[in-house]
Amino acid sequence: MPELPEVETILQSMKPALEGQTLSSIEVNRPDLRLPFPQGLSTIPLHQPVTRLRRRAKYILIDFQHGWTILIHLGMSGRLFINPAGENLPPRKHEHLVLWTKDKNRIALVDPRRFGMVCLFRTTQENQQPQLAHLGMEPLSSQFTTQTLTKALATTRMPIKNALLDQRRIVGLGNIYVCEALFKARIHPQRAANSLNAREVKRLHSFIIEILQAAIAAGGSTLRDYVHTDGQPGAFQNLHLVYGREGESCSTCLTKGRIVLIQRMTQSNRSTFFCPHCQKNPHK
DNA sequence: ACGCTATCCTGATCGC
DNA sequence: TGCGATCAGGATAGCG
Repeated sequence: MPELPEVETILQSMKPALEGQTLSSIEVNRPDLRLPFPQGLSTIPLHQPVTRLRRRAKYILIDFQHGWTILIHLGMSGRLFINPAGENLPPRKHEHLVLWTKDKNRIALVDPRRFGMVCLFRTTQENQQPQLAHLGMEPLSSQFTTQTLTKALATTRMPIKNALLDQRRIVGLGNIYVCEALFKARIHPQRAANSLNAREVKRLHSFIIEILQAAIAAGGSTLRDYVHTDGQPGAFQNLHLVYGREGESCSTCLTKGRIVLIQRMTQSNRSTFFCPHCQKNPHK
C-alpha cells in the first residue's frame, strides 16, 4: 500500500484540483470497502467548498467549509486518479467512489482489494474518530526527536521491525520504509525495540527522516498498485537498497569489497529484507 | 497488557 | 493455456 511518501505525493497533486473547489456530485458505486461508505457521503459534502487537504499518518483528510471532513485511507491497493475537465476516459475497473468538482474535474478512488476506507465526520470530532484517536507521532514533524523516538521504543520488547510498523508509536512507516530505515541504521529487524542503545536510536531517527524525505522527492515507490494521480509511477523503488532485493549483493558491502547477499525472512507474516552483515543481531 | 495470528479482498506471477 | 499455490505497500479483532 501507499505508505507516508506515497500518500503525501498523492495529497500534493490533489490540492490544486480540490482546495477552494466545491463538489457538484459524489458517486458511490458500491455499499462498502472495508467499512460501509458513510451515510450522507453523497450529499453532505456538496454545496460548500473544500477549505483544506491534509495528511495524518497514511490518511487523507478533506476539510469542507461547513465543518465536515472526509477521511480516505487507501489500504493496500487504493489509488486516486484525477481526470481534468474535458478528459473523458471510460471508467476504470473498481472505481468505487468518484468526486466531481463544479469545474468538472473528476477524482476517482480505485481499490481492487477494498482494504481502504472512507469516513465522514465533523472536523471538530476528528480526535474521537477511532482511526485517528490513537495515532502516534508524525516522523516529519518537530515532535519526532531522538528523545520521543526513544520513549516510543522503550515500552516494548517486540522486534524493532514490528514496533516501527505500529502506528500507535510512530505513523506513516510501512513494510518498505521500515526495511530501508533499519538497513541504513544497521539495526537487525529482530532486535527488541527496547534494546537499542542511544547511538542506534539516533541513527534510526535520522535515517527515518532521510528516507521519507528522499522517497517524497522521488514521488514514492511504485511496485504494483501505487501510481500518481495522473497514472505515472514513482521512482523511489529504484533507490531501494534492500526491499525486494533478496539474493542481490548488499551495496554497502560491495563498496567494501565484500559480497554479501540480501536475505528475506518473515516477521508477523510479512517479508523483511536485510543484510546479514550490516545488520547483526548481537543476541543471536 | 502484550504480542502474535488470521482475516478482510483481488490480481499478478510462478511452477507444474 | 490452464490451474492451483503463493504473495502483495495495511489495519485490526481476537486469542493465548
